[in-house]
Amino acid sequence: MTAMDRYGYELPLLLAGAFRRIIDELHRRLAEQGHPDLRPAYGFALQAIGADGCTVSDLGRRLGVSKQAATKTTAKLAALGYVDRTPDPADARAVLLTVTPHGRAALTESARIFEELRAEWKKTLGATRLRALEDDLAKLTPSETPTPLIDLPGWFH
Amino acid sequence: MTAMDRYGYELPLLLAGAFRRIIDELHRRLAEQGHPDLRPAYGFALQAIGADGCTVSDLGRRLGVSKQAATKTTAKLAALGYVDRTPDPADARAVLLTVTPHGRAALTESARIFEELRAEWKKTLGATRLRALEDDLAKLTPSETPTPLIDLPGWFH
DNA sequence: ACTATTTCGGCAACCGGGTTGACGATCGAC
DNA sequence: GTCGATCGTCAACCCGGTTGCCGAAATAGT
Repeated sequence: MTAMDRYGYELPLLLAGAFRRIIDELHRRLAEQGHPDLRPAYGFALQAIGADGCTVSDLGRRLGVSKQAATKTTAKLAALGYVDRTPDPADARAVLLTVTPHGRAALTESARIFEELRAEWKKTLGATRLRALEDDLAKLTPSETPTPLIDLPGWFH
Repeated sequence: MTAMDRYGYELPLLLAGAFRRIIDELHRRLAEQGHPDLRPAYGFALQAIGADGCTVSDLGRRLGVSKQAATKTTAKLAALGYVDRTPDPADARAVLLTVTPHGRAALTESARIFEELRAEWKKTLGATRLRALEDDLAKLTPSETPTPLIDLPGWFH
């Protein structure tokens, strides 16, 4: 019973469309909540720095990018007031990145919006279908990808 | 029964991961089949030009990017031998883009690989689950997005 | 028929997020 | 103490986009 199978090329389109939709919607709502300047890339970085903070090199490793790229991102993050850069007392070479209260606010707001969006999907799809969707996607995205989205922009090698 | 719902932030990660996986795998196999230099962006453009060809401006409109961007892409596509640029006999301003045999080969090969990949997903998920997944994704990506993936790279506004 | 407006394509400059290469400064091991 | 690894940064570049501007050609208006 192969009646009406979709074309293979539709799958990536659907995945990309759904992804874009979530991210766009997230940032639309974040902008409304007082974070209009938090670009997706910054959000990921902020998340990666986390409550405990880390150094620039750490951040680079966590995001799977070079230290140079991490330096650039943190510069912007700092300029926007989302993180503080303080010298590491234990290592004179290192710079400690810590999330500011403003940054923390953005993180909690993000988490809230993500749950909000998932709740909306749940309403449209039903709890069972949504969970099935997540499980199926997980099944097809082996652990292999540590930070699957970070190099999305540059994933055109 | 809300036992063990996933976090809201996992959904976009799963979507992005799955998308990346498909595209990466597509281009890995394309490279094996003699198209190592066909970047994802070029593939989309090639697809957009299509069997009938079009002008540079057309291409820009189809991809949802500026004519300048379309010009740049076609220049690379032409340099790689995937398209021909010929003057339009009916309009001295226009340039006609046509897919070369090499380009046509890449397109058919892409289509084949997409079906191959979908078949693999089908094997892992089962026909029913796969179709459910596609339908659910479609449900959440309203028509609103004409070319959902093209400005993925630049979707950081 | 002759303007006036639109459209076509390309040039130049820039942006955002990446890369590599080189570098001085510091740390840690021996 | 010296030497190799690591820390963060500067500079230059890549890639896919953008806007602004332009001349040349097509089309509309009268």
